[in-house]
Amino acid sequence: MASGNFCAKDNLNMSKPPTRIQKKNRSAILSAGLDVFSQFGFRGATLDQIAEAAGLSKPNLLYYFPSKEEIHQQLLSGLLHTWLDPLRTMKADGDPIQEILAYARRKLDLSRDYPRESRLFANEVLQGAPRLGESFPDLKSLVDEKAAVIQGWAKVGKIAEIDPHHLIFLIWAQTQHYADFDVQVRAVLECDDPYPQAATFMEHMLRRTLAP
Amino acid sequence: MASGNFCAKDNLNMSKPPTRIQKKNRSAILSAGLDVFSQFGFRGATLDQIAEAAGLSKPNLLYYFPSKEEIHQQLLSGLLHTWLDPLRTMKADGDPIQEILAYARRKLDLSRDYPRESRLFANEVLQGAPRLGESFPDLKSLVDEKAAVIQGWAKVGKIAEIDPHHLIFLIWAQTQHYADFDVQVRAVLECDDPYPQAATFMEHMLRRTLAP
DNA sequence: GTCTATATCCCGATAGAC
DNA sequence: GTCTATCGGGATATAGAC
Repeated sequence: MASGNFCAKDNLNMSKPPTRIQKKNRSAILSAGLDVFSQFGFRGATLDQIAEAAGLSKPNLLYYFPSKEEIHQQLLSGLLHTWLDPLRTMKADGDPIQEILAYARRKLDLSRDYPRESRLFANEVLQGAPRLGESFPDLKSLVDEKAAVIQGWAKVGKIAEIDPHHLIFLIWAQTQHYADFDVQVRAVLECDDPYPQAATFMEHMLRRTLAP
Repeated sequence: MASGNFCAKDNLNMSKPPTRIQKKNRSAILSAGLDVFSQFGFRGATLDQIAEAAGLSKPNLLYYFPSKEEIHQQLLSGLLHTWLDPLRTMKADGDPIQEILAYARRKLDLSRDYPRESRLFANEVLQGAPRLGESFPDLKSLVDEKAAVIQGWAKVGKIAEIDPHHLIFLIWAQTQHYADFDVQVRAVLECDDPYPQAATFMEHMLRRTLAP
């Protein structure tokens, strides 16, 4: 995650592959950008912050990426795909309850393991998704497809008759909450790792909600 | 909501009450600030945007508020209190399921009626709550108090034995999702008003989750 | 590849006329 | 109370030495 394709301006002619140091610096910049963009949003982030977090000077940073916009775009581009992967993995021919539980569990693991990515996404959507809006049709078609699968399970009595879209929203909301509102969760719980309890609670909630 | 106390610099001597035009301009600024801060976060917002949205010149805006920080602080100050009001209203001596359902319903109404406030809060927490962190102890004590009430209901078998803190997080996450991720919800549903369906779904989910 | 220096623009805030 | 004009600082990005 967060390691996009190499396409720096000095390499437009595609003459050379990236060296080890180039790879290292580019990934350091992307990681630093993820830190800063996910906390402050696009406009609130500054190249000085990103450069300092990456351990580079600002001009040197702009040697690897042509602009602030490009760093942000690079981070976003792979994000939606990764974010939807757990949903894509949900299969119509599995056991319905187990499939949905496994999906929710994968999504919660994503929040635990990639909280910065979750917050980057949250920031983007909060701002009206100006740089992600074009990807929403793809999002909708996948969600509609999986919602149809869930509705099919409901029709044949495998699970309760619930609105599949709002079930998906529920899983998104609950799992992402632990990454996006991390400071609030920790302030309330005074707990190092809320995820084990969160997983147990979510499983209870989903089993009850889905039972035929 | 969003109408704080009058305290402009020209009135430090407390000699005069605010005139009608002062009230009108101050509330226009706060509303415009809510629009802009909730979308871009503190650092991403600019006074030019706020001034234009309020229909004032920038110096004129700064006649009413001494600084950008002050506008933001004014907006935040009343927010946490309002945001926790639905939880505060939950009473230990009511019917447990009805009390929790009513709480969740009030919280969902808040998302529907005050989406900008929800996004302002989300932005603040996403950024690590730098201007709200001092209020977190109050938040924790209220949540702990109500969590104890819920746990009491569970102990005597009125509701299922669930983790009360994570139940509260679930209600926060699900209700706020519809305000904070509004553009995504609308992109997926292609629907003018998702709230009626959301309320129905949430009631189903909570009744199932809470049933003893 | 990396640096110093700088161009250019925008932001928050102020001065002062009216 | 509201405006035009502007200051000082900080932002993105570039130039050019090494």
